[in-house]
Amino acid sequence: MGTRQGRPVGRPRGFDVDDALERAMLVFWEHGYEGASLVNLTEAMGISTTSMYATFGNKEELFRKALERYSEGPGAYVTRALDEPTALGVATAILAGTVRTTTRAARPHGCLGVQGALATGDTARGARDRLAAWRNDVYSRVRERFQRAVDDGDLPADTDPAFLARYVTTVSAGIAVQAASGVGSDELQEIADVALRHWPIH
Amino acid sequence: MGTRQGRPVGRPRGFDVDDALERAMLVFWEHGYEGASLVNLTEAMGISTTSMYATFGNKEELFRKALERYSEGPGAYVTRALDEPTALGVATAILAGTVRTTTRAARPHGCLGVQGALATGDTARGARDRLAAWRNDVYSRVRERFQRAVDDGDLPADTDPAFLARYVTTVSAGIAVQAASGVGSDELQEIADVALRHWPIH
DNA sequence: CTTATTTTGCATCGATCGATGCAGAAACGA
DNA sequence: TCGTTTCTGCATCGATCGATGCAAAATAAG
Repeated sequence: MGTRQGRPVGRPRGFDVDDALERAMLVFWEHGYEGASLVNLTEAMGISTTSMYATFGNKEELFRKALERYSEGPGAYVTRALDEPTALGVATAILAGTVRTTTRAARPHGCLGVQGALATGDTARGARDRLAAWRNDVYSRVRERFQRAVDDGDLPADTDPAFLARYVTTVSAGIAVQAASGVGSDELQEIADVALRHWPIH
Repeated sequence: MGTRQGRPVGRPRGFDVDDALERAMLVFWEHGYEGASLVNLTEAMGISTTSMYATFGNKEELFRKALERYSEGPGAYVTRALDEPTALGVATAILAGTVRTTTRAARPHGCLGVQGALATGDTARGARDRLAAWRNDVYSRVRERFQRAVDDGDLPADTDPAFLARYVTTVSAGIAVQAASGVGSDELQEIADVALRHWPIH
């Protein structure tokens, strides 16, 4: 092979792509897709619009990549939660993760997957649909995990995994809205606790 | 007194203010504050921008009045629910009202109070803060109603009315998000049912 | 009929929106 | 050094944003 790996041809980038994407994610998280202007984004990213378009494509693509980064960063608690040994552990971890992630002092309050683009104009339809699909993906993964718990006998045989997953994601979304409104983590963790007190819900 | 009541001086309006406000409310409900442009709004209202500004002030004032109308129309279930004789009746009516209002086929899905302006840019900060205050007002009224239930012996003396109100409004907000994502009323009503199955929550 | 008052239609404002064209700068291999 | 490739800085694009100025139109009062 030979000259694989190593600096690519051409002028090297003057900024770190991951850093810039992280900052863009924070802007989308705080202001939503429509509320985040290119000026907001590029100033936070520390780059020009030219560099942004050359690197990320356009605003919607930037949002898509920022959402990916959110899933792998602040939203990674979802995937980790699915590895909990019991269905109750999964539900508990998801709600605790939601509370923690939506109320961190140093981060925007709320959940990017909820407040990023809930109701939008026509130009933001792509971002809105993408976010709805993102939420549905979380729901589906939780549902499949609960189905496995039923199959394994961890949950009673008459449990409806879809309903249980809808319940958990609904409480999670509610917590995210409350966090966006400024409600604190202690109060929201109590909500999470009581929502699972009579688990398995049926 | 004499000539009170009767047509006001000047050229009469060529449109019905209530009709126009209703239509504006529907546009804000569907697209959110930022996603609803003046063109969207005035076309739906059937009037010119000149008439809109002369009658309602500006976009933010129009939103304020549309939110008022929402409270007295689709959102009136909250006030009605507070008149239920028991705390459980109040909670049940609020969640059932949320499900019904956020999933009507002929109306935008979701809740204007949630998706109208959850995360916004700087120019929509007024609308966002107003909506947060609106949600907080609902919470406060439910909390006061539950406090009364404690005082009356309808709820156990050791019940925390604030916590109970936060629980109900959190589930309500979660339902609103799910409805905005397209989840149907039957499934959401089941969520509402199970959320209150072990009432009073503690 | 005249005057006062209010609304409407039309044109348009400056600002901001997302997005590009282009030339120069900075790296590469030959 | 040269040619190639890629990225950056600057200027700017057309479209849309929310918002107004102004004169004609439509009513009531005198």
